[in-house]
Amino acid sequence: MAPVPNDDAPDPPTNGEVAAILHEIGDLLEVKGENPFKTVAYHRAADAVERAPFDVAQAYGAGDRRPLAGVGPAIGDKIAELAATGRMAFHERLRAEMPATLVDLLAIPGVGPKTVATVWRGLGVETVPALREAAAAGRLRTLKGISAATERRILAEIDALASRSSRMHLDRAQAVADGLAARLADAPGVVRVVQAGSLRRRRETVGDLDLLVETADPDAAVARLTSLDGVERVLGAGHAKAAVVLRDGPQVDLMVMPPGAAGTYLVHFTGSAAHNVALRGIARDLGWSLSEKGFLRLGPDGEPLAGDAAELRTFADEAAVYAFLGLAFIPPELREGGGEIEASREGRLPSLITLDGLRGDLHSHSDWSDGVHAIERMAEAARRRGHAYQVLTDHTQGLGIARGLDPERVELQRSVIAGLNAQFAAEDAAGRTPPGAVPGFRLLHGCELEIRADATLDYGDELLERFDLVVASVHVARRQARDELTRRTLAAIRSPHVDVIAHPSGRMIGGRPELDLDWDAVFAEAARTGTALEVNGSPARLDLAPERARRAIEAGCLLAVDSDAHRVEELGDLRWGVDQARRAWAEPRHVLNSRSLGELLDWVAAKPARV
DNA sequence: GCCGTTTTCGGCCCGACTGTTTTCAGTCG
Repeated sequence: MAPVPNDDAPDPPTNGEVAAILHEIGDLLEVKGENPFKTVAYHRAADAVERAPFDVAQAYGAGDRRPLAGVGPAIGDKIAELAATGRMAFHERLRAEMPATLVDLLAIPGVGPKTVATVWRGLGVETVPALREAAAAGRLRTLKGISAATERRILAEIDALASRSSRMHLDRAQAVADGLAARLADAPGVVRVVQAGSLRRRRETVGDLDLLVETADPDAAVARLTSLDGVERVLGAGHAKAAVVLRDGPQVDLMVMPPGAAGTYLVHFTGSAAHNVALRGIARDLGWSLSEKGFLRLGPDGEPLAGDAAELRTFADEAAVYAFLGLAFIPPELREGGGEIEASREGRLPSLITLDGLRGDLHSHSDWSDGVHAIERMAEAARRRGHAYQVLTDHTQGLGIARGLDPERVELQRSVIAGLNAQFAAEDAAGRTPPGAVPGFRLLHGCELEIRADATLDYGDELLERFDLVVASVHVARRQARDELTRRTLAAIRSPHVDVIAHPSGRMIGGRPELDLDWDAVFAEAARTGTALEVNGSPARLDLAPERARRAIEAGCLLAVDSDAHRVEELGDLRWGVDQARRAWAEPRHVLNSRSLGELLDWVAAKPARV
């Protein structure tokens, strides 16, 4: 998986690798019974590193201690040590004290650090298979605090773990949640069903689904969920919440909200944890304890007032909750503990891009290359979505596997597009603009230009110049060293005819890793030349990732939010791209295709002068 | 171990559910 080092210096660990080590330290400290706040600090630092928009080990190893919330001097030193020596003494010491495989046991639902410590100290169990064996042999029940019933449950959870599906892509999570919400909506007493959790924050992948039901009849809502067809087993069911596991699917958590008091429930169950913790801190400073149920007035002892003196404040909606805390409403996509609370307090929240704010789509394919549908169908479908323009960007000749177009077919395609645009104009003039479409729709002629392994481009300047818009991307020779990959991407950015870099990192979620690029260099050059960087809306790509896209915006780059549709149905993938752009704090002014057709074409025409 | 619109020291979010229990600990979100 990791690229082969091209000299004797080891590659610095990636953010993912550093995060994995920090998480393991946090887990081991938990099992060890260390101060819980310390263990949380390691997990928080791990999350911060994982989401960092730069390579943390590389920077820290080089003495560049860029601030990262949650990573202080002690953990910062350990990361620098890891980068410099390839080792982290503290980590190795912990691994010497207890087997690292103990952390695997924490993945078993219902098994926490205390249980892990109990089975390890009591039975010498170090691995999941050993735990399974001990449970099957009836040895767990000999331990204090573990009954025969618990032993059976642990055994069942271990067996279920093997078939547990991993995190879902956003589009699948949305489809499953929509289905469940519809089936809960007509349970007796239900006012509304809200999809919360990471799905509402539009995270790129979703593990569990969180459904909030505002209802006067909690038991009916819980009963409806637990009895739904498709529920494999019920993990728990009370009067306020329930949890089930779906067959071939995720865990679903349902929470009940009392009518008229949903505000704090929505905030609490939308998260993230970091966001909620920060809000509770603010509430505490104001003299209130915040939970999903509402705000409880604190007494002089710092505890909520009880009995007759108790005072509970609830709110019908989230905006009122934020206002009570002295904050402007924070869109769910921003609730990640990434500076949104400070921005809200200071009135600096962005006016996020919306799907309606896009005037067109700069990246799509037809059956001329690797798409499924004909140009005519793709164009008509894009037109009926109400777009002002759609750019057809079939692959270029070098990408043989996608049947890339040679120059001759490009000329042919240009005439087909001209014919379609003439037809659209004639329909508009005759007052026969189809439903959903706006008059003046233009199908633009572009290409998805292959950036070759040797950093040359797949078409010459004289051909490139004749396209309305060019998106360029890397598909081949992905495993080159960082210098090579960066040089190729920069070469495309510096071309007078390349307008957008498509899926710049090349990642596939749960599949291919990111290209190893010098992102600071890419962002700087894209900003200088006014070359847009794509947020690709294909649910398996979502590339740039939001953290990188946010960093690109901060570096002065323009984004493009595209569908990369290969069939008419995928034109709607634009929505997932918008979600990620919002998570990147993107406003309309940061997004190229929020511009009108005329503005877009002017911007393209000005590229040669910018390089 | 981190961090500062009371703090560079002393805090660090909160409640539901479950199970093994006679009043609470562990886990989870």
